[in-house]
Amino acid sequence: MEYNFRAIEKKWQEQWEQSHAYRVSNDSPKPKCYVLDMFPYPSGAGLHVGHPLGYIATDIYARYKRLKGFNVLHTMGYDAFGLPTEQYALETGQHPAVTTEQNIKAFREQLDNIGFCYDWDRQVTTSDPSYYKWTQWIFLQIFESWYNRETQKAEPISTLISLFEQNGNAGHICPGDRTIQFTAAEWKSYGETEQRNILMQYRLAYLAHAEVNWCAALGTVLANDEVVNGVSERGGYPVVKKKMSQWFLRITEYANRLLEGLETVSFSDAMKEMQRNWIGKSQGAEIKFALKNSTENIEVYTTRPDTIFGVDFMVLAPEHDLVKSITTPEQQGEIDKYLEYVQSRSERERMADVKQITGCFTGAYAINPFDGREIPVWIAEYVLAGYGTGAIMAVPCGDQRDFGFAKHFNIPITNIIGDAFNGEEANATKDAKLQNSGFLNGVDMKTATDIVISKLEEMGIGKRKINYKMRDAGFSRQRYWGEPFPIVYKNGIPYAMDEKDLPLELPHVENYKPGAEGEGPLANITDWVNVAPGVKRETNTMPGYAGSSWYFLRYMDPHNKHTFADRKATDYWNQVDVYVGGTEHAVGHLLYSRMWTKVLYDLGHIGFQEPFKSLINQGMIGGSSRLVYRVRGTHQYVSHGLKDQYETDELHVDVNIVDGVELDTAAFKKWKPDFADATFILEDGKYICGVQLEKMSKRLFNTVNPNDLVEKYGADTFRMYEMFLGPVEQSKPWDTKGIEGVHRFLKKLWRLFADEQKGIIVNEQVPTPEELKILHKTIQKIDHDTNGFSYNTAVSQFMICVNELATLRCHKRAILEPLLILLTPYAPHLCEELWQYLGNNESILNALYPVYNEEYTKESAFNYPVAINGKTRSEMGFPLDAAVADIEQAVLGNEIVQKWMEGKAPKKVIIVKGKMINVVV
RNA sequence: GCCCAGAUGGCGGAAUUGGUAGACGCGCUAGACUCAAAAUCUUGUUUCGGCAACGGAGUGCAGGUUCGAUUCCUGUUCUGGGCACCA
Repeated sequence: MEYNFRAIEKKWQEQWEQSHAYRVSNDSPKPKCYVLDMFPYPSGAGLHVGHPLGYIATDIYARYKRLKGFNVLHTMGYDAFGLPTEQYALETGQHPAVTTEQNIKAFREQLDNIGFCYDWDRQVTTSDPSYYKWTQWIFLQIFESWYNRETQKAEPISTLISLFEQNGNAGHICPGDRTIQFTAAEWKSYGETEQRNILMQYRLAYLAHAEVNWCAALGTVLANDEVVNGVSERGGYPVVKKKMSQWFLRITEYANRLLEGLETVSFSDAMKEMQRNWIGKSQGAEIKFALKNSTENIEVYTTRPDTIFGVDFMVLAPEHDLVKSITTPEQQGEIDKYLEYVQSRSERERMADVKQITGCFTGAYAINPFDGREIPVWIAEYVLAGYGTGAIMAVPCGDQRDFGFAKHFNIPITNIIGDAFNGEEANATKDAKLQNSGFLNGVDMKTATDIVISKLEEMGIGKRKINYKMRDAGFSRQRYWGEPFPIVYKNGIPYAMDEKDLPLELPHVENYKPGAEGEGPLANITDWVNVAPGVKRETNTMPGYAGSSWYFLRYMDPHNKHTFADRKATDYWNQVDVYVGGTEHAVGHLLYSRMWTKVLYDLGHIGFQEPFKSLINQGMIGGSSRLVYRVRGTHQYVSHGLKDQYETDELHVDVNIVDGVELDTAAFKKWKPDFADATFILEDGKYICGVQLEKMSKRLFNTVNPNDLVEKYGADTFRMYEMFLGPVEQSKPWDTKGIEGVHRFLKKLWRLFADEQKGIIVNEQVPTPEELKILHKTIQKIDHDTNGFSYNTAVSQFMICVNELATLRCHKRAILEPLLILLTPYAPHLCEELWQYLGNNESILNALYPVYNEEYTKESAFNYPVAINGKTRSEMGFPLDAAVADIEQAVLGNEIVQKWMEGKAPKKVIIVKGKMINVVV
């Protein structure tokens, strides 16, 4: 009886499916546990070995929790809307819906191969109308809400209207436009258009104008990803900014709650830090500077109001509204030239290029409110319109970027920090005593901050302000393959569609070309757009993150036709207990889904406001590419070690035809027609490939398909090998080499149970203390490591355990049966098979997890490392309960110790019980 | 540029709270079984010196704290991820 993994895995996968072994009920007396994977985008490339890393980890955890007596929700779905499918459609004419369906089928096949315990009855697909009906519904909830800063939560827009009817907007700051102020009487006098326009400035989903990457040559809006070095990736055409009307989510209203919520969840500190930095809360002041010869003001936000006497110039973002009105005629030409230059620059380039200093003087001067000094006003690309007020006061002696700017443009620098400023570089100190600072002279900076703010508030030209770096989330895409907005425009004013008319289905199109003005392809379907005279649909679609912002709720109640998920179901499953996915989603997806959850909570639709109780970030699996070297101008390929003797070109070669680093030259010739007549210059009779670590990608021929490995070694081996590679959280390059070792381990384990000739060899003998010690050490370690997602060390412990049991020739049921249960989460097929051989009728999936008993693992003595001056020189064994004085005496009497002490007297003897001994001389 | 993370043998990695660096596996090495191969089992494997006993060095780099540092602190280099329309 040998380990025939192919038959075993097929048998049990069919068995589990037939018996609905992984179906989960929303009604169970057991405690619940919700284990979630980040669902994949079903790309045409299929799954590679990087994808299942997190899935296997959660699968092990889900199975472990089930054995521990939990009712576990664990399921899978597809994040199916997105750009690549649409691009594929543009290239091939293949409809995205068709491509998506094919891709999902391929993904499912690959996933099934690995033996996951998903409840597939709960699968969701974001591009399915029965799913995006509720994405649209939630969007409308957001659209029909505003954020009440008094109550600190989202409320229906109707509560805002009643407020307006009673008091106008007195006592409120309108989040969208702070200049809006009106009384109740005024509100009532407004027409519908005016009222709706005001409400738009409050809504949590609102329309505003924002810039997009516009490529005139392609006639389309491009994603940042499609723009490379300022030109389009396709065709290399110029890309400029274009303002378009777009939907936004007012996530900034939730900034503080998103920040505070982090205290209640268990994410890694790094992850929390990244989110905090993204939210970017800072305290400072907003200050109005009057302009010389003008009635307008420049409003700046600064975290350092104490340095106000050191302001030597002001900088506006090039997009700032004031630029047009304050530029003097003499400077107009220069400014126009500069604005044209900035048009071509991406935000990333503008922030990253610090060596290259650019800017342009507007000709205007601001006035320092305290000493009346005239301050030149510049524009420069390093100031971004979206942050703060889009204008800064520049203090060159205290800020390095301002300093560089002043030096570059020869702007005189005022030193307000005395000796702390050396004239060579800025000093951002907060501890100096101020100089050259009028009434603040001699005051230390920390005190000055409060003085300045009070004074500004007194003068009515400034106030204390908390600022967030985070901006509202753009929610429109000029694309086809996304959720249509459930919005119609009547005479240009957006209205929510009636709930009963949802879903608004994505109409079928034949053509994925953009609309005339760069709108999405939907704009071309005129009979869909024009609902009635004067009534038009929104032609943009929602972004990729819409569907993924709430899918974890739909899993709880995926077939519900009346609501996105029944309240009973969301109350039962509640927060996701463990969420596993890559750090690349650290800010985007995680912040958006946290916000959506909070909105739904505020509106009373669910009972919790943080979606994910704990989060584990799986590392990326990198590709390890293989390279061959073609001698230039020939069909001759030279081995890596000899390539320096020739002039060569480097080519990527499919990693699947390379064994380690040795190229299968026959397979290479067959790989592509170009290589059919290849000849090789070998070293030691072999062709050795170069190795390069990079992203795993189809283009680099370094992807490894899990199917191939499952076929060769079986799913159980594949699962354990992926876990054995290293910590789940750590990024690492893929290397198939070591998989043999794990496969050998499973075969060795099999041989503890079964013999090729004799069949099952498990006996009923009573285990020895030694065997029990091995078992219980293993129980302890596996339980601990499985619970803590430390799967690589768990696999290692299984190996140690099996090695030791094999040495002892232990085939005892009392030892092997508990071991099998421990291993089930890792290698479910093999364990189920052996479990059945042991005569169990019930599936091992529902077995009881073994309990660790300390009695069996107790040690009575310890072999101490003995160090002299911190260097280990010997070992000495002592009972654990030996008296310190006795140990000391024995150690000092030891021959080796005495040799190393060289006759000197010990200064100190350090004895740590059960750890080590160190003699200091 | 900014934010976050990582760096340990030929390779993946291990090392409770600061306490024997290199567990486990791969690869390599020598051997057993075999006509042979596969499979399996056994031996050795950080590096340098030495037949060995043993000794020196050693966790990216440079410092520091400590009886003792892969672990804590300061600085630095390199690599990976993110930076708001890829998912």
